[in-house]
Amino acid sequence: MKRPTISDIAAEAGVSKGAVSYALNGRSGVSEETRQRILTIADRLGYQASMAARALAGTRARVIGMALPRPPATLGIEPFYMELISGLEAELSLHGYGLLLQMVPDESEEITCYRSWWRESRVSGVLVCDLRVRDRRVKALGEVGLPAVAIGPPSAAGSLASIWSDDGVSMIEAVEYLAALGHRRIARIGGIPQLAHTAIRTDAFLAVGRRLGLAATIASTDYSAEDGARATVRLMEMAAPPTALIYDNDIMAIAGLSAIREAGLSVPGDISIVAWDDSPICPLLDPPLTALTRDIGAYGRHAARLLLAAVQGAGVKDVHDEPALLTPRGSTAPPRVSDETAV
Amino acid sequence: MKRPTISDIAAEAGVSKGAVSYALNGRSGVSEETRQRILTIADRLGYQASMAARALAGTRARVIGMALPRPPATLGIEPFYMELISGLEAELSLHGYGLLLQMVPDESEEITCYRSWWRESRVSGVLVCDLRVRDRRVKALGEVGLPAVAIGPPSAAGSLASIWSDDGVSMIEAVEYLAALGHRRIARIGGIPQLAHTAIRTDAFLAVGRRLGLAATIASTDYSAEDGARATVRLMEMAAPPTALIYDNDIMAIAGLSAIREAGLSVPGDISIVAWDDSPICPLLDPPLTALTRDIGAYGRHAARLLLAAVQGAGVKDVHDEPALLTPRGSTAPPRVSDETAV
DNA sequence: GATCGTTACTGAACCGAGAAAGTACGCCAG
DNA sequence: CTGGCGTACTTTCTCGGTTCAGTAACGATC
Repeated sequence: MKRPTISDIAAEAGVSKGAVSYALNGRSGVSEETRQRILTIADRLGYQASMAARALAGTRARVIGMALPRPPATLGIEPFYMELISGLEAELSLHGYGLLLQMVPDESEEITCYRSWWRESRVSGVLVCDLRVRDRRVKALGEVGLPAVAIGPPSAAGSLASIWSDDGVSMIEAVEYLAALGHRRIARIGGIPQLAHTAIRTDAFLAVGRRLGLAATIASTDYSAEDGARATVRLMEMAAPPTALIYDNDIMAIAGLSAIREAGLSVPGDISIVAWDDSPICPLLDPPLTALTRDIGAYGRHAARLLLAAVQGAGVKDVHDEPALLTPRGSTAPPRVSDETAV
Repeated sequence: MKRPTISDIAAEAGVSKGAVSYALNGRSGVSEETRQRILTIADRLGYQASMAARALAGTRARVIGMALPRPPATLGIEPFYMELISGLEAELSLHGYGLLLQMVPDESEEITCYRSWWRESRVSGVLVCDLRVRDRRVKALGEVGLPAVAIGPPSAAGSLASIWSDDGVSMIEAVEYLAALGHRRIARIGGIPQLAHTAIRTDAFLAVGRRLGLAATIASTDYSAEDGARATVRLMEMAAPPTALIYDNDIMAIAGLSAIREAGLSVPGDISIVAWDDSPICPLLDPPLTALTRDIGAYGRHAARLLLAAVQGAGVKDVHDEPALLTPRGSTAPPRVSDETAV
């Protein structure tokens, strides 16, 4: 099969290529009558402009690039990325944009990847995930001038526009909820400390802990199930162990649940647990996990809109999405009475 | 920043664009000395060929397209796709290929998507997932002549080369294992019946059930947690309910586990369960799920290799990957004695 | 009725590569 | 000394769009 080109249409309509281009792009320079004739022919021929030719001629390639941190044993399990991509893609394809995906092992490779994309004119913009506290990618993207939007707090996004939800208020909500149940010793099993949102959650956790006069402990992990379980065990071995745990993702919460049971304790009888980012699995577990829920798909859609605006050269400003809300389920309950007063 | 082109290199080396093109593509027509000089300059300038220009000139776009069925509430949870994409991408980026992702709501839209990709010269090949029993996509792809490789049984792939693992032998292994434990009434909670691999699993399930003289029941679902739970409840309400269940994915197995507990029964005491496709969550549950394990990443890598060969016009033949192997864990045990003899 | 402005186009250049055809030169054989 | 051939290039064309500089036709204006 041969694909129809702009010249085919021009020949059939008896006009020049230029006229066809004007007609198809809705620009002035052709009469309404001619435009309609050209559009009809284009439609009949099933014409679609070649992206390669279009990109070469200087118009945008209509592709958005996204580099994903290669699985630190977690990418595949957390539904976060798939849901994000799903929302992202829904909005992009609405505007005829494609999504180019690439897995990268580390930050340097990611920067190399962006440089390559730019030099090859592969993408018209990129979406940056997992902002770090001091993120080298921001500067690198600025240097090549590739339009970009970051997912994460504006404080870490530097010159890039960012889309974010306030993890601080969600953390406060979770801690206040646990405190209201009567918990006095709580711990946070956080993700990779270098990530900007991890830092924000940690700060909020410590601040609200101080305000409420709680014993607040923090453990850092790489988001993996193993690390989550290890951290849980360490916390349970403390002299005055926490009675409630807040995990930074659901896979660690599940691993933690399993570790707690192995230690002969029960959830929520002995220990309450909360997972960050609700997944369809959370309500199915025994007990169902109390979780911080947010609409990740919407997050992706908003990110796409912001990025498309940036690609089109519009001045874009940070977008603040809804924060995650607490969904209380069976994994949280008041602590045993003996624990209630001690700190 | 301006990106360096082939002309920049030509100017700097004092030769023509043509010579540079020969040198960079390792073709004859330039002296070894000139080639080295050109390569050095290209390297210093950080040159990479523009994909747009390359694609336009007829060489391949070095992009592989993949259309994903939009979440029937399951895409995000099952780690299958993410792991597949991860393996796929690892191999593709090794060869300088990108992966273009698109979510599609149904088969017609998917075909429309392929046609668009082809007309726009967006991709050099596509990977087709979730083969159906009679798959319209096979014919559509053949019509436009877009190189394609299917993931699924060759019987459904028609003219497309396919990469597959024999789900039949895995099913036989699982059923024989349950029969060896003493189960006589087993059920399969299958996925979408139209999918080719679902049909293969079902056929194998029934065949081995007959051979071993078991009461073998089948339920069909859309892979969602809700459907999995519903099917489980229906099966438990049978006059002579099954003592072992084989789920087509882990999310349904988890939902089933929850439904069984709600009915006041225990796993594996009253009912044994097996999940297809092991995920990092399976071993963490209580009890840990017995699962059919396979290396999905390798599956993706092999698919990528096959597709790259197809794109380069090599004659490709079907590739048979390792079948999933049973990983016995705590969710399977012999049935209660009272159940053992009855059929 | 000459001038101006607008509309509706045409023709050609251009983007950055690949590929084919053309050319200059050196070398060797007859 | 000429013809033929291979090497090492250069020139030119092409891919399929976009864009810009013309230009012909026409109506309005002074």
